[in-house]
Amino acid sequence: MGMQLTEKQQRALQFIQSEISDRGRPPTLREIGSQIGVSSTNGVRYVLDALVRKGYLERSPMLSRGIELTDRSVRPNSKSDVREVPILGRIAAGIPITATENHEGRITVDKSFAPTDDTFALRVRGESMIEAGIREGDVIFARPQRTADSGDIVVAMIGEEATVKFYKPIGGRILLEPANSRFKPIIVESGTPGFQILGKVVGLMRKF
Amino acid sequence: MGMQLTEKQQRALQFIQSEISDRGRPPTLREIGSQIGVSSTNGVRYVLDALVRKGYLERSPMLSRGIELTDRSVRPNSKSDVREVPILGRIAAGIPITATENHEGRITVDKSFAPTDDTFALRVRGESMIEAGIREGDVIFARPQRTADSGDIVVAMIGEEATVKFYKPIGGRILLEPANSRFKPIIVESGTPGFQILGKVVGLMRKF
DNA sequence: AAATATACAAAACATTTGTTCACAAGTCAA
DNA sequence: TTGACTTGTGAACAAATGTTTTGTATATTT
Repeated sequence: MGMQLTEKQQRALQFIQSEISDRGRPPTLREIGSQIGVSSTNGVRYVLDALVRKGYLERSPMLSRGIELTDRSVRPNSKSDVREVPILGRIAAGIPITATENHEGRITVDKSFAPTDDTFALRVRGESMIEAGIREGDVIFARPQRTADSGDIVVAMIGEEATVKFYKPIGGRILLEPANSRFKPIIVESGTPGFQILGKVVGLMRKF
Repeated sequence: MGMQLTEKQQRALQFIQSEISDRGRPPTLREIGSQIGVSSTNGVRYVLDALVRKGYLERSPMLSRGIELTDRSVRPNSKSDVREVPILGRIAAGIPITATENHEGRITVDKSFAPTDDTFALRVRGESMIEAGIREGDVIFARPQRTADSGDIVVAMIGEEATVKFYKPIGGRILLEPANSRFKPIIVESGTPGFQILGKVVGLMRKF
């Protein structure tokens, strides 16, 4: 079976890819036709059939814009120096932070922001770290680790709540210090059930 | 204008987001309706109208699946491409900001942080915007533009110096306001030679 | 040459999908 | 209360979109 694409097939595939990527929806047969220079919807159909046969597309019959890209034709991010980081939704105690149902989305960032491939991201809620320049709505990146050095900014789990604070061990206790004079530090006996360091904050992104 | 979303609006928006992200196409009115429990397409229409009014969606009339997410409601995801943004070193008056010799390096970021392909980046020096959560060493992303709306954070050129400030036009003058009570606003007569708005700040990254 | 397959065009048709209209129940302010 | 406004239901309608049919030109095979 010839897996080579003709020029029209190639242009149709490219057009479909860029429409999905740019507009968030696949084109209609007529849109594809006018793009690749085929005036009949039946001609387009023919081109799409070929792309389906060759494994680049899937179609849903009788469905408007019922075109999906298969894995092999989803355009890969060619850049090697980036990493896709999951943005975790709610973090709940006991659930592994990598559970995919729990993701709010993914964001692609430079590897310098995501040093290890288990880096995760989190949207900041609340104002407790505002004097450290971390604001509500910011996305922070964290590298998973169970302990931290004094002065690190960490993501910690206290019961059902995830929180971002400065980490300051004092004797047998751990001080979780906010960067907001209106908030009080949290003091935790180390070994308290339900308390856990999830990771160290290594980066931050914000959109204006 | 009430920007709060009702429960149905929220569920509709979430559904639209996940359909676009998972299937690569927006849902139809009837699909949305059956998801959020509204049996009439006109009821769905009403919900979508609200989401458009509140700035979460755009619609194309008479177009199947003619729903697009606005920037604020696009969830960054793996399908979005990345863009390489130049980090400008010194910005000097008169030299085009795109001059390649002038680059400190390049950073790859999600397109949602670099909306246009002429987005540039800049490393922040000084503490003048610290109360806006912008700190020394942060990298800011800016979209080139010559004017701005009041309240925007802009990159402006004053003589030989580039600066990041709040933009506030007052009468024929322009107030460049720092976010630091220890600093004074800069007042510039519009039309002053050597003064120029270079762009509007759209994003920020920080490494810890 | 005749038969067959490919790659369309054009038009008619079927289905999906968005829009509009008429109506109703609930809310809220005057 | 009255009257607007919101948030729908339900049905009819209109436009968009996919499918099918018929036909044509070209290349390939037999």
